[in-house]
This record gives sequence, structure tokens and C-alpha cells, in this order.
Amino acid sequence: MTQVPDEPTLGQLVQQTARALRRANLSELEPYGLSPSQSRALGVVSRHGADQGLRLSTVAEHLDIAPRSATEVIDALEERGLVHRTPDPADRRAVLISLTDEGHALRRRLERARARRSDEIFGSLTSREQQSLRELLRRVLDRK
Amino acid sequence: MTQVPDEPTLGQLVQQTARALRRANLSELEPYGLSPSQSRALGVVSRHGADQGLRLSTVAEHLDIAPRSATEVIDALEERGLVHRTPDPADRRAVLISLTDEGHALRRRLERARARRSDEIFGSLTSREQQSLRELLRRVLDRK
DNA sequence: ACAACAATGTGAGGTAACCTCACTAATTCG
DNA sequence: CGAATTAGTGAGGTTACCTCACATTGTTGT
Repeated sequence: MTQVPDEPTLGQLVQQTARALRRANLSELEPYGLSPSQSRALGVVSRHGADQGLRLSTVAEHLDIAPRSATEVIDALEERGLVHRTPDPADRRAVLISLTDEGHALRRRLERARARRSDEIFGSLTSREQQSLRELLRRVLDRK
Repeated sequence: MTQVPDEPTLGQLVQQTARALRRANLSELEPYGLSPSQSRALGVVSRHGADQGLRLSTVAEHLDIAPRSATEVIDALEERGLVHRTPDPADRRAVLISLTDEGHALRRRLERARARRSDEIFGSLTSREQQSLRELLRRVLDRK
């Protein structure tokens, strides 16, 4: 049925690469006592809530999780002093999440670490090859 | 701070692709009432335990999880009648896991579904491009 | 104007897939 | 033979999610 050394499928290669990235991310986050999901949330608030902050429900949307789950992640970040909640002046049901100074600082540190990690992992490819990989993956994701 | 559409990093592209694969895998498994981790275990037993079966601890190793966790996954597969445990005649502490006929049949069905899914996801690339993608990922994984 | 409906965030409680620790039964080794 | 080691599993914990119910606030149709 199958022949020879059973070369891994494309899907497996992609998943293995993703796993390597997850592992690297994990060990990078560890010193800061931040879980991956917390780090993702920090990123969302940083990218989309630069000015006045983001509603909790909006955070949930960006993370693609239920609002109730976003409450939990934000609770954790707030406890670590990385974000804070302020009531939305325009809608008293809502709450606005924004980064504290400490949150901004950590975010920057993590961003630099991410760049280093990328070099480490994709560094065996020339920048032309990296460009080519990027192109191929983009095409795969744009299918349908 | 940041401007323009902020093109995704290579890491993000890989992770997004992996996520698409996971989602596809999930919906493919759903009709069979199998979880991803159960499907993985089924694959391991099928690939490495063709003849006499695999020890539970060996299953755990292949899945890269603790033996205790393998017990749980195998429990579930056994309850669904896809594998069975037999005592290892050579070591009465150990137990050998092997596929039932039903397990084999389901395994084949899943394999075919996987192939279809791969076509669906990577189908927007020519086979030359797929080869190229495979090559690049392999290089990334072989780094260090 | 105000009743009816919709939306926001969170308490309560649940699940899947892992984990560690402690234990029993069986094997191996000095 | 007795001591140490190994295989599998019970008990109980964690993480990152989920749904459902609910109080509070906002919006709308008549």
C-alpha cells in the first residue's frame, strides 16, 4: 500500500513546524509567567486597543473565543498588572481594556523575543527562500 | 505606531495553516465520534503495532504524552471497540494494544479522508509548488 | 413614554486532554 | 533471596476552553 520510508505529508510538515513554533513560544514566555493564551490577548489589546482600549467582547472576537472566556484571560492579565479595565463612558454596560505601562513594556520585550525566535527557526532559509515560503503559504490560506 | 496592513510573519502564516488543518481534521472526525487525540492514537497503533500490538508505554512515547494519559486514550478507543488490550505473554505486567477489525476499517476510511482534505487545502498549489513547499519546510525542521 | 427586546459582562458549573503522585503486581539484578 | 526497577492505573489537579442563567444597561416600536 504505502511504499518506502513513508515520507511525511505536507500537512504533517506544517503541523510539525507549528509545533516547533509553539514550543519555542512557550519557553520564551515562561520567564515572564505568562501563558500562551495570555500572551495572545496581550497582543490583541496592544494591536487593536492602542488608543482608548478595547471592549471585552471585541477582545473575544479577535481571539475567536467566547466572551466568557475572554473575561478569564483579561482577569489574569489584570491581576498581573498588565492591563486595566475602565468603564466605557459611552455605554455603562461595557468595559474598556487597555494596556498599563508595564503591559506595554512587556509587549515590546516579547516582540523582540519573537523576532529572535523567528531568526532561529527560519534562519536556515535564505531571505529569498523565506519570501517564497511566505508566498506559498499565503496562496494556501487564500484558497476557496 | 504600526502602519499599513502589517503583513503577517512567517510564523503566523505557518500557525494559521496548521489551524486550518486542525479544523478540517476536526470536522472530518466528527461523524465518527472520534476526538483528534483518539485519532492520533489510532494512527500510532496502526502504523507501529501492525503485527503483535504495542505496549501502552510505547504508545505513550509515540504520542509524546505521559503513560497515564495514554491509558485514558486507549480506554476510550477500547470502549468504542477500535482496539483491544491483551496481556503480553512475555511480561505479565505489560499489555499489548492492537487494532480490532473495526479499528482497521475506520483507520482506512480516515486515511482516505485525510488525502481528500490535503487536496482541498493544498490544491491551490501545483504539484511542483507543493514539492517546493515540502522542501522548504523540511529544511526548516532539519535546522539546528 | 414606556414596555419589549437586545446586548454587555460575569457567576456557576462543565469538558477534553493533558499532568503528577502514589500504589500494586511483576520483573530483574547484585 | 532481597532490593531496586518497571508497567499500568487510581486519585486528583491544571489549562483553556465551553454553555447557561442573570443583572444591568441600551434601543426600538407603537
